Amino acid sequence: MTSETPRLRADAQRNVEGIRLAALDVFRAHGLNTPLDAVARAAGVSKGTIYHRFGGRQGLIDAVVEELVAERIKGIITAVGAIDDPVERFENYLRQIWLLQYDEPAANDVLLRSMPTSGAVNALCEHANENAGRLLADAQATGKVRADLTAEDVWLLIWERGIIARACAEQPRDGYSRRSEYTLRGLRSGS
Amino acid sequence: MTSETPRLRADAQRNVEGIRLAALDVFRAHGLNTPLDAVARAAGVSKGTIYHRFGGRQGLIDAVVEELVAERIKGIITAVGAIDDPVERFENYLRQIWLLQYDEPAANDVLLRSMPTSGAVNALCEHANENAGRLLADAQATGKVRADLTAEDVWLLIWERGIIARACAEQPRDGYSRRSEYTLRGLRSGS
DNA sequence: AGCGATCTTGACGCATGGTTCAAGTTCTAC
DNA sequence: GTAGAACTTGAACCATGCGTCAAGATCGCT
Repeated sequence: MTSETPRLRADAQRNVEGIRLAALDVFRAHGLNTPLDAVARAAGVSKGTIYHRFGGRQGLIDAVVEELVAERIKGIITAVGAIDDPVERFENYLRQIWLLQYDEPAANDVLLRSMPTSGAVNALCEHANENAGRLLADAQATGKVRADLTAEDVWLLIWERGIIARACAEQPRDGYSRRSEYTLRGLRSGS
Repeated sequence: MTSETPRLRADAQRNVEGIRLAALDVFRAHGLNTPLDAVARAAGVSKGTIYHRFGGRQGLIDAVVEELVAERIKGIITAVGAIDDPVERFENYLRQIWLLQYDEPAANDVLLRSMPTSGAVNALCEHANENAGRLLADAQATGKVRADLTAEDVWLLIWERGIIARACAEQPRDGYSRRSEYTLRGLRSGS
């Protein structure tokens, strides 16, 4: 029960942990596509070790993505869930997700499905999308949000903002979010 | 007066023309960052010849960009200039530019200033921006377009759509333009 | 026709980054 | 203490694409 696999040697175990920590740092700062060399260097091991222990980028991501972004996304879902007004709730959800995409390249990569073959990443992304779908329906029920908006539209709006956030690089955060706001206004009903 | 430089040999002249034509085709289809190998292959010459005749990507672009996109941009400016209502004029300008960005990767590259060191590209981009500034001012004078919108905002909105268009790849055109419309609505005054 | 100037070629070196694996190192059970 | 399994390394391979240049091909003038 304690450990199914034959147990790692002490040095290997140390390395696995070191690599995980390094990956958390490096991915957090530069996204899930950072060269594995960078992770290896940060962990003080060689590239080969990462391939050995995690099987490649995908495995490494699977091993850290939960700790890397799940908290953030769930935090937003929870925080926004406390808002009473459905329109406010929906709009704030988008605002926060969009800012998260700007602030955290790794979270952005998850929401953009950069690693479409990773189960862990997809699960997180699905989770976010389901929530968005619910919030959208509630908001539309008030009549204050355009009725022709679909759940897929919302996902694509998040995708679009993510693509922009990724390209933003050195552009100011408030400009980014001001322009996000224009899109948000366009989602409301009327004229 | 007929020709300052010592005149090219006939075969060289043929190649210059062939390369220009090939570049028009290839750039039109895949944007200004297409590997020069592709242009060379399309022209039936080798990479080296392009470097020889045009000095590299930049020179080649300078030699074709005018023919490649000036027409399109000027066409939009003219067409839109015929609209009476300033708001309509402004909004249609954005609509058309945004579609151009989706339809023509090369025009998109110009508007995104992909080649910041190319005078020819910059001139075209400037020209478009000046026009947008004028249209914005007129539209704002009616009070129907948000007063806090600046010319730089408009440029950045074009930049954002361009980044998205570039990433769109296999996404449907009408989804892209529907979402553009949301942003457009958000630019109007009110609420 | 032949010579020299002009022109083209394609293989080379550069850099990035993923992925593999033979060889060498370190651990640990005995 | 040591044998041998477990582990790590780093250089080698791949692929992409830019930019260069010595060698060879072609043109066109005489």
